[in-house]
Amino acid sequence: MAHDSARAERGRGPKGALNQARYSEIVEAAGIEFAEKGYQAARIEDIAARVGILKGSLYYYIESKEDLLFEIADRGHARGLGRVAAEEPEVAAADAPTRLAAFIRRWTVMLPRNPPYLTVAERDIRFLSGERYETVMEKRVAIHQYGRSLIEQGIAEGHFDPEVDVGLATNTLFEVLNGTTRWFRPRGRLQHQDLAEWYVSLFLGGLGYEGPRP
Amino acid sequence: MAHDSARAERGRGPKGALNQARYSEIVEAAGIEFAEKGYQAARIEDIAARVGILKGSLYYYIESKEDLLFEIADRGHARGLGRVAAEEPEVAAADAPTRLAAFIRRWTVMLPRNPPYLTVAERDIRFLSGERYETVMEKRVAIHQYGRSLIEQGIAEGHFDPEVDVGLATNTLFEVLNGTTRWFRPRGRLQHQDLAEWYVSLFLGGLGYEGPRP
Amino acid sequence: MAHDSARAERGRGPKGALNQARYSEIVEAAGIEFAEKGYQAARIEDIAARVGILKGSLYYYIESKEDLLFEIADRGHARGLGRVAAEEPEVAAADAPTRLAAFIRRWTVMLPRNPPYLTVAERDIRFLSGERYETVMEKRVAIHQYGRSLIEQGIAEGHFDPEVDVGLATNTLFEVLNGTTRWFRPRGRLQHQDLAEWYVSLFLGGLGYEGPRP
Amino acid sequence: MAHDSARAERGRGPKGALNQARYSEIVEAAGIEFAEKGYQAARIEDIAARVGILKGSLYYYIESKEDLLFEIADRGHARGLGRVAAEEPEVAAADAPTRLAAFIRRWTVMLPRNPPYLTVAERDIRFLSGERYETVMEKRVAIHQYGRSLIEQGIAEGHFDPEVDVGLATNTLFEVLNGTTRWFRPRGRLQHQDLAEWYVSLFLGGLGYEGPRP
DNA sequence: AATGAATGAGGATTCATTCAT
DNA sequence: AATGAATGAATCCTCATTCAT
Repeated sequence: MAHDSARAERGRGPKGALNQARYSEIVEAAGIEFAEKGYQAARIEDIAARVGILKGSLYYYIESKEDLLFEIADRGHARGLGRVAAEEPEVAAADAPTRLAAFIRRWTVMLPRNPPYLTVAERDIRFLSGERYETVMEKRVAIHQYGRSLIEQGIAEGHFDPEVDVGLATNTLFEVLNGTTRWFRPRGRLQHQDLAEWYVSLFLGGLGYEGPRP
Repeated sequence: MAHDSARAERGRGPKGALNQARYSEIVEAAGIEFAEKGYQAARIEDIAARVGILKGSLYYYIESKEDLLFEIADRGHARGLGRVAAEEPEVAAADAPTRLAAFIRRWTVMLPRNPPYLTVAERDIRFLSGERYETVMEKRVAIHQYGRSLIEQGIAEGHFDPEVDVGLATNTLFEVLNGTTRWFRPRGRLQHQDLAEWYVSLFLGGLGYEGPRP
Repeated sequence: MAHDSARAERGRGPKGALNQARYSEIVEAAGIEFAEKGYQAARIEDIAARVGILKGSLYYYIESKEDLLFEIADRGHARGLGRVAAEEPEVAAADAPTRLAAFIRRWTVMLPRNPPYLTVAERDIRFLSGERYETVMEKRVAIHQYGRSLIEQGIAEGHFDPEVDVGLATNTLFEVLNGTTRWFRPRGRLQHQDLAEWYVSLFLGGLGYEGPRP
Repeated sequence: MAHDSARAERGRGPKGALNQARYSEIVEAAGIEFAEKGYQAARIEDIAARVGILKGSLYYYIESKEDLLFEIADRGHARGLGRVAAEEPEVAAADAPTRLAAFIRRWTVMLPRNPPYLTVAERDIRFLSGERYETVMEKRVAIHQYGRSLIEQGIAEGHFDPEVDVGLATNTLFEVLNGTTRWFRPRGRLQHQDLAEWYVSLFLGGLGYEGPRP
């Protein structure tokens, strides 16, 4: 009985309340494979092998390859939304440069913790079909919206150049932040924090902010 | 028979001295398909259909799907190198902010003329095998090298913030420039020139330049 | 361990002396699924779900999917033989038209009590392997033999048209009787009894019987 | 160009105007395999092998296994409709017994010419999805309608027993006619014509017709 | 130059079956 | 008795590639 309903929910996540740990392992493995080879080129067989099971066994946990893509893209975006929401109260009350800098730092430092998610989310999202694409895009829009609001606030405060097109700036901001995973590999003393500081300079300076770095 | 020798002659480009116009049509079609669907997901059959021939016929012009990818990626990068080299003498003699601004403008305005090339070049380049990957990467390195030299010059001149890590800045510069094709669609009064001006502000400001916009 | 010996004991029926009620539930569920989707298309998982257990658990009761098919086909035919044997003494002593009419009625009225069995038995019997196929066919032959003997008796008595090929007539008789389950669904005032009367008319009339309907 | 549109017609029949002979060979092979093993159990590979090509090559002619099922079921029913329409003018003007007898003969004699089609059409039609199922069912309904009209005419003329339920009789008629392919194999002197005569007797007699056999 | 036809190596997915717990 | 997890063989389908004409 308990199963019947669980099985019927052909929705998201592992079927029923199955071994969550194993399911997470699988999603993680898929994330790595997708990131390395791209969604299409990645083989179910390799994902399974990474977890130490056979490809057939994977289908105990998922219904299709696309399930994995969705899970990854959705988790990635959910984590992004989490970063947005993680703004501390005193920061939320601060001026736009402070808030933007804090956001850039929060976001950049999040990257190394789930590198595959964003690469995949950005590049392969279009292979999601219909409804699922929308689900992910909604989260993405919400995230963008937050970035945009910071820039608008800065312009309203007189901290940022009013000539700047807010849409262009927002898009560029996220292109830069998320594009990071495409090329940045920490090496030597250059860590994500350093990257974060550079991004802070780039955008505050680029937006015409002239005060002290927050 | 006649082909066989012609084929053997060149590992690259159209086999023998075949109809160049048709070959270009094919590469263009491939560019569009690759850009839309990604290299792996794009089908030879659809590329052929775009040109109005059958997939079998395509192999009169190419030896493998990868040929098309290489051609596109290589052309894209060659065009990029062309932009680098297109620096006018008086600009070449100017200070770094001026040269960087000019370069950003030259590059950004080039984008709409061959949209697919860069998307493909950036995203799918890793599907090139060995030698060809190197060939393309060489061009890419040369382009990056040019960008890097501008930033270094700016720092040396005291125009740019010496704290900036040149490598990070260069990578970000090209991420931003080339990432454009992933999201920017000219709409209404917002054209590539506007984008170029925003990028100029972003980088000059972001690098700490405080003079008048060149 | 305890099972292993129990299992080995019997090639057929529930393994060992297991819960018979549950076993019957399973066979019934299988009957429905096989009838609806056909033996091949039916899934062990769905059969299990119908009983409220998981597919793995089914194997506590059976050794293979074919076991279920055999059980169903065999039960169906056993029940058929039962109908044959259920001829009342006074009918057995009567003339062929009377006996045939009685048989048709007995058989037709049996159908609604176990609809899936015959559909499955007829259509999917060929998926039984070797020995089991023979076991079922023996029963079938015995049933056919009975039908055939009635027709032969009728011809000998001069009640049925002697021109009729007995084999054709027998086959047609059972095709008609068993084919019923493929299309007949009682609706409104039309019940299996009505069907039985029509079949009686059809065969008595079709065999050339001209006396009063028995 | 010519192809583009042909390819786009993802409808019925071979893609475009391809080698019709080969396509027919394939459909025929599929008919045999489906009839022998059932739609589900039949393997694309075996169908291909029967034609002497590899399974992959089959997909040059079809889009999916179901295409073959549809083609077979549809052809079978189309042929059936053809038999209906093949009523000669003088027969069409005759009384119901004459027309029914003629139809039974026409139909029965058609069977050996395409044995697989009907077996498959009857048994596996339910595996057709949606629209295609409807397409075939429409033809089937038209055929049944014709049979029904003959029986109704006979009752109206006073030739057939008015007590008979027309629906039951019609269904039985087609069950018998089409069920033939499930069991009848011509042997010795027993041919389809003999079968036809038996069926004529069965139904004329069974419907209560008492005149001379037409 | 182009086509029609075929190839064959994958790759995703399904599902009966097994088995330790 | 039943479960959860895994297996692995089978099967459909895709598609880059080949080649005689």
